[in-house]
Amino acid sequence: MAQESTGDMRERLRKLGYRLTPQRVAVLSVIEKSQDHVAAEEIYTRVAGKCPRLNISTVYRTLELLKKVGLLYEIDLGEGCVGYHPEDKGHHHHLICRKCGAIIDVSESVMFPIEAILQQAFNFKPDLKHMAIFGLCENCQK
Amino acid sequence: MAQESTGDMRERLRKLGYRLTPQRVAVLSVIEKSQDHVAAEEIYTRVAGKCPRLNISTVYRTLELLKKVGLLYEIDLGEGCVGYHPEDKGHHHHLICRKCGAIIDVSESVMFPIEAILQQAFNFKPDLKHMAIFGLCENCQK
DNA sequence: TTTACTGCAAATCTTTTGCATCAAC
DNA sequence: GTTGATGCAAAAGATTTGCAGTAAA
Repeated sequence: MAQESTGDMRERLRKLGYRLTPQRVAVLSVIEKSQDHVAAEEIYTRVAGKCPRLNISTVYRTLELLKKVGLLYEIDLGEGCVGYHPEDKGHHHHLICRKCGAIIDVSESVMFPIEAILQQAFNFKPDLKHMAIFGLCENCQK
Repeated sequence: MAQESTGDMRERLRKLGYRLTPQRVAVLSVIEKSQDHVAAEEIYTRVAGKCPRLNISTVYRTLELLKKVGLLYEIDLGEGCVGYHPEDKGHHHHLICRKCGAIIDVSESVMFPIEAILQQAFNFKPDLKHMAIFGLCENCQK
């Protein structure tokens, strides 16, 4: 799986006819550097250092755009939280510890059995690309 | 699985030292009658007929209380929506169609394979009592 | 009578939107 | 120069909270 650079993301944006503003570049850069999903507010805070004039509404609009063109996936973290993570980092699920907040990334394939079951039994085609699963991690079970 | 009546819920509330106000009874009654999970706003609307003076903040406070004492489970429906459903109706998952909004209830047991996998591979103990799984239902796949 | 509960209004918090201005192309 | 993007402020929607009055026990 090739790691897509921010440069590639810029290319794709421009090719699609969108303008490459400093604000968009800054948001892209934060997302690229982040190891895991990030929230709108967090992006805003991190970008603030580099691009002080950035407005929070621009972050939301940029995220919306990146989602629309498929450069970014939205992941529902529950409790009203949404995170974003780059398309090129592949699909995976997140095990989130309710107690300590630790996040474990898990390959897409763990959910394949469920997909099969739901398809067979209910003719339901689940969208299991990015699931947030809450529970207790190894340490917090003790 | 015995269906717990609203009467029982009242009993339990009183035993725990909480007051049985008309507002709480009305909220309980709506929840008892509802076949599936209901949202705060929906409870408020449904109760309005019987108990016009009920305030939305009382609904939130009542839901919080019922959740605290374990009479009610909160289920995250994604997209910032939360539903509630009575503890006595058992655990189950919800397949939600992104297109038509249909909700299919699915037994708790479909997730057992996943629980086993996550336990074995990651020592993670998932809380899979009430999952909302989005996707496409039979009709909308066509 | 006591004090937990409620209604009301105002405060939060997150996300969205209208609009005049600005800048990428 | 055009027109899409931004900043700002205000709106919107959901949930929470402070407080004084009310009613369940």
